[in-house]
Amino acid sequence: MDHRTRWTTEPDTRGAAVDTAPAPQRRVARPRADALRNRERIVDAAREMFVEHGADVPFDEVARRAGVGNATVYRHFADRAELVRQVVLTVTGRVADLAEQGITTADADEGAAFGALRTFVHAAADERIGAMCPILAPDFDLYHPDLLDARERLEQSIEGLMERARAAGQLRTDIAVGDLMVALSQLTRPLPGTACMGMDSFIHRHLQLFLDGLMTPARSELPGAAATLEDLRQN
Amino acid sequence: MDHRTRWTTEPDTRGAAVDTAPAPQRRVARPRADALRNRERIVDAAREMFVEHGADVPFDEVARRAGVGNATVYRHFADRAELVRQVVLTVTGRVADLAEQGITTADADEGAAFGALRTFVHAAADERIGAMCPILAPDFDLYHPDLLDARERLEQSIEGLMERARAAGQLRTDIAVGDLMVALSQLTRPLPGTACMGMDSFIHRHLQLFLDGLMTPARSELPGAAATLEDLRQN
Amino acid sequence: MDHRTRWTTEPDTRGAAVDTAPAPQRRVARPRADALRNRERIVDAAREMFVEHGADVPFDEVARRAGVGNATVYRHFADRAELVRQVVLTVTGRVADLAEQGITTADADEGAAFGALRTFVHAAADERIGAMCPILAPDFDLYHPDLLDARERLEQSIEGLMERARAAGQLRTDIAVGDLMVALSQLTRPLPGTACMGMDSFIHRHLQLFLDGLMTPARSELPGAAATLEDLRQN
Amino acid sequence: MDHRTRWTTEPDTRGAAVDTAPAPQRRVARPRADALRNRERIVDAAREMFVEHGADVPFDEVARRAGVGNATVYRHFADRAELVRQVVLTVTGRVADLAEQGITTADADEGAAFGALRTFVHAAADERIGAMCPILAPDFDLYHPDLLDARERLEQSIEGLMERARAAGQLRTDIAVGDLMVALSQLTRPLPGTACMGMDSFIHRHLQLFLDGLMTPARSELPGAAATLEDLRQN
DNA sequence: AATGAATGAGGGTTCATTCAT
DNA sequence: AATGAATGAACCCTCATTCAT
Repeated sequence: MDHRTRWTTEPDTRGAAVDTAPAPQRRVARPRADALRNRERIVDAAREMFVEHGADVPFDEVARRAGVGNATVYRHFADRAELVRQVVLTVTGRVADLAEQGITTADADEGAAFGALRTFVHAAADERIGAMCPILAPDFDLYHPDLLDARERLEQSIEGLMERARAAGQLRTDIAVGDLMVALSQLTRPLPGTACMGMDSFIHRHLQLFLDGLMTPARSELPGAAATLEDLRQN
Repeated sequence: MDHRTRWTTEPDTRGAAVDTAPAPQRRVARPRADALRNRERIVDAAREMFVEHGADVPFDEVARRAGVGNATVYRHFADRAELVRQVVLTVTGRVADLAEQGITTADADEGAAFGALRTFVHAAADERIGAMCPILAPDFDLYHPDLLDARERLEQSIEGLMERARAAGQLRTDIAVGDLMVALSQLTRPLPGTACMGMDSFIHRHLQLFLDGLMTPARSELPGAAATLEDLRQN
Repeated sequence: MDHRTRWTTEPDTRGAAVDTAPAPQRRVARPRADALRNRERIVDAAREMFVEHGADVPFDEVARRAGVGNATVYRHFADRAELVRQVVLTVTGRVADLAEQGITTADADEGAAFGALRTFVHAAADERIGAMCPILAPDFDLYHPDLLDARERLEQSIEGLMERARAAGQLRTDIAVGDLMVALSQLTRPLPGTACMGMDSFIHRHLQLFLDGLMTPARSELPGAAATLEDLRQN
Repeated sequence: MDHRTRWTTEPDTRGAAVDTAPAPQRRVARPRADALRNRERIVDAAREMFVEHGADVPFDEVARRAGVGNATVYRHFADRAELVRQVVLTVTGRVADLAEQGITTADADEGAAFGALRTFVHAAADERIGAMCPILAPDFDLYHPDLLDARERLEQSIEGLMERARAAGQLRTDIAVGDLMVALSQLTRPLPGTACMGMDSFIHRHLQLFLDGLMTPARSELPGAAATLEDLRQN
């Protein structure tokens, strides 16, 4: 007995037949402009707050920050999981964009492959990749349909970027995309208090050090095995 | 990875060895043996739970795990801050022990200095250094009197260990003790869900990579400036 | 058991048959055809849902079932009370129709008087008399002007039907119309969960037993006093 | 990660070993007197309110009426289902007592069998059998272990009582225990508003009429089939 | 000293109602 | 006239903290 209407999941096309606009090719009901704006503001607010306070910020706070009532958040996102998913989706897309740009750079100049990887990592940190931290939580549905494509694209692009660097002989061969993503997530994870955002510069220092450790020649033997993101969730 | 072994070295229990016979010459009230035992069990339980679930676990849960009533926790620790402080104090002492052991090793063989640093980092991770994560929170009183000595000792010992490696020409010179501690905290921080504790092996992979990045020769230039722990809190 | 058959007898739709051509001679604003249709659909939906889920179904749910937006419900009915009143009005009319049919039958054959009462009771149950349950709530305005006529007619007709049976010596004389209506309401009241609608057959069993108890000769002495519907509300 | 301790479901026997009382035969921790008192007050309050307002009264109201804080209700009853179950359990027990008393009466004098049934029905109504209405809701676990015995006893005793009346030739043979219980529930169901409690006398009138319908000789043929309570839940 | 119980405040979620398109 | 969106109040439930035994 779900009585909420969310245009994203089940667009209500009831009134679509009376659409008087001269563009009859559109089938789906067009959401209102202000609703769209609100939706975006909520996701944006949530993303910022995830980075600062982690994924379990009070919903009311997100609403306040987005400048809407609390119930509006629920109109757009059935539950916390859905909001988290949208935030992750957004960030995933942006980061994938960055990785693809890196691939372009690497393809243009093989010698720049590892440099492109570096650039990507730092840019991803700036792009709030830390807001993706909920994907590590055990109750996050990593295989949700809405996420599959974006995640696939992200993994492909990062893998591609790493492959370029590996092919150029610049990236050690005993690490996989999962290693990079987890370490990146961990090192950029939101700190408990907003006051510490001054750590941004720290984060980049440590990312830089970690990247140095990824270069060839490998300076140590790694324990465990290289892994993809899925491996993490096999429990 | 047994963390219950060095119970007796805790500062709180100093003097506990005295028997229970009436000793009227001492002024301070002698705590009952079972009270002391309870106190230890509470700190122990809290430390484990901080690692697994973060610092905001329900107090009742800590009490249950410690096998005491909830009110007993409040009898021993006025508030959450005090319990957190005690946990941090305990872990700080243990990790400082590890660092001092490393110094001994390094002093015995200069060529082993960086190796001693490696050993220390991995051992600290096993020693639940992740339970120290609350020190990153803005409402944690880093300068509390009870903590000063232990923190001083920890910083001194890590600094000493790094200095040995630096002197041996094995550790890059553009990083300071704060860098190591923050990155170590971040990379070993508790994951939101206990289910993911299978990541332990991952953690060691990434620590290893990070350590590789610390070696000489430096493979990149670091942004920002080397910093101590205090720097983090200057906001 | 089709309850959509007698739509056209509803008071609200009187005059709806007039065409849509401009008819300036009438003073009252002529409601648009689609508005009327919506109004009917809302009342219809609400009636069904009252029977299934009780009178406190979410308004949005009623709107959805009626195929209109939620605000449209408020356009037609200022508040929940008004919607409830319309539903009761509708059902009252239908049940009164049934009672009058019963009177006709009874008048044709005195011996069939009690049988006509039986038929009426079962038909009323099928006619969703359960949707009238809100009249038992203390905040229902039993004396609302819109309701007076219909209620009068209903009471008159049931009273008439009972009088026939009483005159035929088939109905015990110590019960009044209020007894019948309340027991009928109670025995057919909606069950908390829609899943139990399979009880329909049960309802008829129990109505039948109750009717048996109404026959002469009376098999017991009744406590309290025979009462009309108003008596119930005297508190 | 259930962190509540409820003595009913999992009595905490942790401290039982230090029981210094001279009655070592008790194993389970004895609940505090005031806690027991509160528990009873909550159940009592809930029972009254179920009768008056149905099973979905605000928990805070129940707490207020019981004179305790809202969280205390949750300490004693994990969720609403558990509170409802306890209320049902209590009422079931009382009503079963009544039925067994009726059996005794009937056994003493066969001619009094139906009279005993009458007495039982009216007494059950006074005993707030209406508070059992939640058992009709589809989300009520009719087969919960805590309930099985009581329900068995109730059904057995009512069946026994009916059997006596049937054997005495006073009760029609085409009805079963389910018929009686459902009709009894329906006719005594809580009315939406407390104001209507003046209906008590009405309820007894209608029960009386219904009972009259149960007597031999049967005055009509019943539709459907006699059924037990379980039949209702087969959907 | 230790405990179980009680409490009130706060976050999550739903829903009747109002607003803007 | 009709609609989708927004809102705040109410309820549910949890948990840090205090109280009584």
